[in-house]
Order: sequence, then structure tokens, then C-alpha cells
Amino acid sequence: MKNLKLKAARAGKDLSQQALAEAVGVSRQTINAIEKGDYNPTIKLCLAICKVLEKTLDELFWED
Amino acid sequence: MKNLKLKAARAGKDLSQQALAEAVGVSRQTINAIEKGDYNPTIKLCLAICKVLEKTLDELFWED
DNA sequence: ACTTTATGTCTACTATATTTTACATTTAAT
DNA sequence: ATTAAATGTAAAATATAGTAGACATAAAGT
Repeated sequence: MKNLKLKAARAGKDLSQQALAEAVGVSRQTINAIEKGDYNPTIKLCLAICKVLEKTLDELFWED
Repeated sequence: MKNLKLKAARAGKDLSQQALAEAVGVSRQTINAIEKGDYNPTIKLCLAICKVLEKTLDELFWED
């Protein structure tokens, strides 16, 4: 399923997928795939995203 | 660096590396490597571990 | 209309997470 | 002292995360 929390947090920082990708050092396609919900990023990448967006792991990646 | 929070949480549930590995569906070496701090698991695996150990992502995998 | 920026999607390639098998060491129990 | 369970570690193989390049579309600006 889509990661809308990530999408929203990115929008809240006014960053494009490209800009976020550069900030965390991955490709734009990777960010797009994560938001789309295709696959599971590594925890290292999740942490990098959290720090750029100033959110916690639980806020962006927890799921029930 | 070692993930001692994970090691402690596992001990708190009285589970061996093997038992935790089986509970989340990975090999014992994978759990060992994560505790040892060698590499980065996927978020999916982190979530599975959290649910078995009844901890949040932030409790087990956040790092400053 | 035209250009630019942001996004969605696909394919083929590369890097790395995870498995399997195996062996050594430690720890706890008997 | 011996046995069994738990852990640490390593090499080779497999699955999948992530890259690079390309093309299409939609929205926004000029």
C-alpha cells in the first residue's frame, strides 16, 4: 500500500521527490517506489528520510 | 555499532536468536548480524521484529 | 503555444540483504 | 568432564533493494 504519511511529510517540507532523493543520497525512482508502496527500503534509508523530514520512524513507517 | 536495544528486548521475551528468527521468518544468522550491527535490515523485517517483541520502531531502531 | 518542473512507470543493470551450509566457541545443565 | 543449546563468524549462492536511462503525462509559469 502507498505510504501517504511519507508523501505528506515531504509535501510539508516543500520538497520534490527529486530533492528528497538528493538529500538522502538515493535516486528519484527509489523515493517514488517507496511512496508508491512497491517495496521495502532498508532501515538506514528510512532513518535518513526521517532526519531530513524531521519525523520519527514510527511517524513515517509504522503500520498496523 | 551493535544493536543492544534489540538484544535486550529479545532477552526480555526470553527468546533465543533462533526462536526470534523463526518467529519473524528469517535465518538465525540474519538476527545475529542485526544485533552485531553488521548491516541494515529492511523496514519490513524491522516491523516484524517489533511486533514479536512488542516494541516500536523508534524503541528498537532509532539512532542519533 | 511553449518550456519547465514534478510525477508515474518500465527495463536492464549493479549493489547488497538474506539464505544455506558449515565450523568454532561459549554457556548452562547433568 | 561431558553434552547440548546458544552464539559468533565466514564463504558461496540467491533474492531483492536501489541505480541509470528513457519515455509519457499533468500541472504551472511565461
